[in-house]
Formats: sequence, structure tokens, C-alpha cells
Amino acid sequence: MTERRRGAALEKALLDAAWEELTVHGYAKFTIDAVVKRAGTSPPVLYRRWSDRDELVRAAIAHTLKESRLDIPDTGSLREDVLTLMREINATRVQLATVMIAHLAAYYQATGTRPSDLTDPLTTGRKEAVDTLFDRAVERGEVNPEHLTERIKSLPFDLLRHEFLTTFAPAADHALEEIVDTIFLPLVR
Amino acid sequence: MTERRRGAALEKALLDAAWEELTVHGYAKFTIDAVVKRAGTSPPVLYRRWSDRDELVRAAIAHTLKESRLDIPDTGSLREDVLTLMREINATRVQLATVMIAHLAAYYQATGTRPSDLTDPLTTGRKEAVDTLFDRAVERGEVNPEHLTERIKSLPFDLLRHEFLTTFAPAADHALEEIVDTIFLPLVR
DNA sequence: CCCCTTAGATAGATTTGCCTATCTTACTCT
DNA sequence: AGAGTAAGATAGGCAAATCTATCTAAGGGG
Repeated sequence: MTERRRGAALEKALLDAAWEELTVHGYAKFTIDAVVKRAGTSPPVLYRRWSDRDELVRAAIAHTLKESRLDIPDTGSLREDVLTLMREINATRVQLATVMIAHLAAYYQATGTRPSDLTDPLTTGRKEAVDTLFDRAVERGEVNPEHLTERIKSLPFDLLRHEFLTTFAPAADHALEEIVDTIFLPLVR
Repeated sequence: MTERRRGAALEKALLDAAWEELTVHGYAKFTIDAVVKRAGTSPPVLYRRWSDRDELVRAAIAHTLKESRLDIPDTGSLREDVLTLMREINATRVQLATVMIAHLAAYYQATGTRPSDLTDPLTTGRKEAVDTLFDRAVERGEVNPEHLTERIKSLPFDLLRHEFLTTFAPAADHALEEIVDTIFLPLVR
């Protein structure tokens, strides 16, 4: 260790290493020692910041969430907006969903509650993104606003999340189109 | 231990105890020793049947699946059939879904595959049940058969499963009705 | 009664991981 | 230069869990 890291740079390195461990070995096999080795640090450095293993896991997840915000597409058509966003989620969020469900299920079983400091990876920042999409669609006259319940707005993303949580893999592109064309769009028009 | 169990009775007792441990302490905290205590047995008895912890977990899940088959409702209306089935699933399957997702996510992260001997708790026996429901609805003229894609048929159950996997709790009854009345039924008519 | 199978009991080997205590030293600031 | 902070290094305590080896004896069958 020729150069010591400090402050935010060190913390980022620690959290990135923790995230790597979560994705390579999974939540169940996640160990402090592996993070120590991967980050080139020592145990007290981690324990000075996070009181235990689970706290580090959650911090790593939250860190990764913060680093991977999704852009809001604006294609001029609702179908393309929703498909573009779903494709982006599909391409980038499977691992996050897998890591999170493993942790959340275990946490829930241990405590009977959900950790308050984590929000769903497909939810974070999504409400605003989707609302923007729908506002534009309403202005373009593409949808009937009366059909835009919260549940219907979130439907494509719920179904995508469902795919992730039942297969741990991205959905096929034709599945995305099927969700949008045969379920979602008929409901909003 | 005044009376020794043998054969199927012993195996049922072992698997019931394993399931109890899964629901009380969760998958992550599941230990062979706790099952031994709960079942009033000894470690070699378990290892004579299941080669390791994970195999016992899967056997316990499969055993519980087999023991909890759902009846097919026949109310005379599609809405009531689907709602009745969803309510039954809602009342009885949350724990199963929670235990399974914890195990499946961990297994997937460790191996990159899904275990081949487990099927989804809401899938098992569901395809036939749902097809029967839909056959009757078609005969009654309640639905347009052209709208009955596989994805739409499974939609209410997918959304219910999604509820389970994101909250680890049963859905509110009004949510079930919302799913059926504002999403599912408009799509099949 | 005898033989065989295996349930239940128990001890043990081994490993692993979590977390803490302590020390040296790099680095920043005054 | 000196003081203070904390990064990096290392050793250690401890517990827990997994799984195996071995033994006794219950129970079934001939």
C-alpha cells in the first residue's frame, strides 16, 4: 500500500469493493474479509464506518443506487418512451434487483420488517421519470388521463421487476414489447 | 424419545420441522442443528437422506408445496373465480413465496442457475387451474378468446406474486379487486 | 430367539467468519 | 518540527455451524 486513501475517495473504494463482492459472490457468501482484501484495506477501517456486515451491505447497495440514476427518455411517443426506459432498466438493473431481493428477503425473515434506508431499485427516481413520461403523453393526447391510475402507470415496471425476481435475468426484448403493446397501451387508451 | 418413527412418518416429521425452521428463522439462519432439535432426531438421520443443508431446504420447500395444493373455484363468474383464487393464494402463500425467494436468490447468486427441482409456488398446479377457469369463462361468453394470451392469463397472479416479492406481506383486498377490475378484466373482454 | 436395519445419541474435527484490541506509520494541519 | 488523526497491518478471542465417526438399542422380519 504505497499511497493511503482518505475521505470520500476511500469510502468510494470501500463501497465499490463491497458491491463487487455482492455481485461476484452474492449476499449469502458476502464476507467482511473478502471486502478487506478486495479494497486493500483492513478490518478496523470498515468497522469505523459501518457497525456490522449488514450495514455495509446496505451502504453498498445505496451507493450503487445513487451512482446509477436513469435518464428520462423523450422520444415523442409514449410507447417508445416506455420501451426505451424499460430497455434501459432491463439492461442495467438485474444484478441490483437480485442482490437486493436476496438481502431484503433475508432481512425480512430475520426481523419481520424491511430496512428503512433502502428503496426499491426500480422505484428510486422512477416515479418522477414515469410521471414526466405520462404528462407528455397526456399533452400529446396519446392517453386517457382517467385511465392513468398509479397501478397502471407502474404496471410495465412492476411486470419487468416481476421478470427479474422470478428469473434473475433480463427479460427478452419481445417480452418487453408484449407487455407494452398487449397490456399496458390497451389500458391507457 | 419413547417411540421411534420410521419410513414416511419420520420423513414427514423431518420435513415439517425443517419447514418450521425456515418460517421461524428464515433461510439465512436455517441450521441443521435446529432442525435436529425441533424434530427430536440426530444429525446422521438427516444426512442419511439429504446430502447437505441446501438439499434439505429444497426438500422441505417441495414437501410443503405438495401438501398445499389449491382448489379450483367455480363460482359461475370469471371475476369471482379469479378473485377467489387470488384471495386463497393471498391468504396462504406469502410465507412460501418469501422462503422461496430467499433461497432462490441465494442459490442463483452462488451458482448462476436456478435449482431444477423447485418450481414457483404460485405456478405449481396453477396453469391447469387457471386454464380451467378460462375455459369456463370462454364457454359462458365472458371473455374474448383472442385476448387470452398466456401473459394475460397469468397477469393477476404475476401481479400478486409481485406484491409478495416486494412487500413480503399479503396484499390488501382492495388491491386484489383493483388488479382484477381495472387491469385484468378490461384486457380479456 | 436371532439377525438386520437404522433411529437416536454423542463426541469430535475442522473451518470459517465476525468482530475487537493493539500497533506502526502516512498524512494533514498548525 | 510537532501533534493529531486515522489508514493499514496483524493477532487473537470466540462462537457457531457443518459434517463425520462411532455406539447403543429399538423395532421388524424370519
